[in-house]
Amino acid sequence: MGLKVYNTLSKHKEQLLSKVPQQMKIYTCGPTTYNYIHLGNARPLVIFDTIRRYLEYKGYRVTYIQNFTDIDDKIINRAKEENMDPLDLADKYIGEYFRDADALRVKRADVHPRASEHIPEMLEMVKKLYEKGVAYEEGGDVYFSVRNFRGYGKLSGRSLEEMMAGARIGVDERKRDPLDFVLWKAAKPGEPAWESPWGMGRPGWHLECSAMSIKYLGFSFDIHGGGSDLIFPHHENEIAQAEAYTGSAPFARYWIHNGFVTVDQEKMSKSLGNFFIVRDLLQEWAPEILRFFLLSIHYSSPLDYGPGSLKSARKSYNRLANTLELLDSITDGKQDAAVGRLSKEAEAFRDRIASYVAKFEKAMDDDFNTALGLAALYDMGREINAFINNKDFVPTPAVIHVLIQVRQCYHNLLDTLGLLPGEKRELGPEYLEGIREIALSLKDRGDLLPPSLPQEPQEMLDILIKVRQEARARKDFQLSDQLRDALKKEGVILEDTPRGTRWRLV
RNA sequence: GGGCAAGUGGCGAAGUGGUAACGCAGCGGACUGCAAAUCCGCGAUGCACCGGUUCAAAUCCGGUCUUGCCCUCCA
Repeated sequence: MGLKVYNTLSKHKEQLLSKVPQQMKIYTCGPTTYNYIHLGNARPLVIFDTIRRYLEYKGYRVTYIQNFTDIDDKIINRAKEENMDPLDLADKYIGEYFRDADALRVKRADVHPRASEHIPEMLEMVKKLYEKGVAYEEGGDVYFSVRNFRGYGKLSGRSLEEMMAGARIGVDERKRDPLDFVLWKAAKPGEPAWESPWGMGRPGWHLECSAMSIKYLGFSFDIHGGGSDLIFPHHENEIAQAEAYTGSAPFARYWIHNGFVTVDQEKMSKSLGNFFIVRDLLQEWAPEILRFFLLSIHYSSPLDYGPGSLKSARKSYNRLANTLELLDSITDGKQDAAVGRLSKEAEAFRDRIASYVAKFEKAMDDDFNTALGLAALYDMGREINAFINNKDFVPTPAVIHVLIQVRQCYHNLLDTLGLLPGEKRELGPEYLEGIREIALSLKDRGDLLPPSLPQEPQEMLDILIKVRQEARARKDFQLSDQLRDALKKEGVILEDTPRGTRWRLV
């Protein structure tokens, strides 16, 4: 037993052992905040949030840090277009980021450090690297010299020679080697800038993650995560800076990288224009469904987004949610009194549930295999549905006792994946008119309706459901079917269960 | 050109040596007044292709083809 994880640094699946027992220190690269996030940006958020939740489930005390890049060319350019201060623009989109991330049930990090608030820490690193002779200055810019850092390329699995050979043309002439990267950039007019020994300027992109992760987690923390497009050069450079700075290794002990979201097999990205904004998707799809979709395959595989994928995800997810609803309907308001003996069947049921919990944990222990973990939940759900819907089901106190425990457990596993159903979608005011029309069509059917109709869509619907119940009791199936069909056209689906009629929105 | 992944039923996707999970879609049945939900059953004689190792391979080795990502800002 024990956790295993694929470590990009070693290119192997390894035992995941935290530096300090029962504590896990995690850093992930957060977004550059100049725009709304798209589905591809959302994937690492949800994945690393799930990893964090699972580690907490396993009893780890997790310290989770995720940065915001709020100094960057893209932000500066965008700010110019909108005639805004770059830092204000970044601040605005950090707010928008939280709206989407919160909706997707991504728990807030312990600290969300911003580059702009850690200039002194970064300058401190640049100075030390400069003193050590690993960095050099050229016209106000400071570069990191990759030749002076042994081990450059160890994360991305390339030798310096290979990379030099493949280096693109158009190399900046101020660099001594094409792969050298900027630590500190001389300021251009109108850009945010800070004082430094080399004049006014701003930090290079890679520097912030090294400086901030070390500040909040200490050198040699447990897990560093991000999208696999960050392996080179971003993470490679983070390692180079941090390890040259401290003169020790490793900067981070395990590197975890997620695969991309693709559209028609092509990477979803802003430059290709094939991206879907999370905010837009949330107009049509419940956040749990987006999250479910993102967790439906292993984190390291590419995830293809197509027209049918969220529809299928919704069906699958509803299956899981239905089981929880069923459990709730049986256990809600029931006293948990462990009295009476359990039947053989109920005992066997309880044991099978336990075996599926073990299956879930085994799946998640093995490199956070959420796809396999979900399969365990389906198995568990089928077991629960069958047990409760069985003709011979009798909710004795002893059975209720077991079901309360099972509910707790099932609930807990869904929560570990961040997949608890949200509040039932409300019947918005936009439904009132349609439902009212249906009610009014019954005017000539005698005393089916109360004298005055309510103005609340929910109350309106309740009346129709009651009318239909009465019709069914009289075996007036023509009317009851007519009502159900009419409501379906308005987007309200009715389902008759042994415990009454329930409704849901399409 | 170099580096890294991947190719499994109609679709999505697990499975890294012992004979193909799971979900969606489909079909048959049970339940239901009918639906829905739910349950049961059916579906790859085969895991890109060729060759090899082995008592045994989707799983290991070699080769071929195809696809994606990285080598430039990018989750």
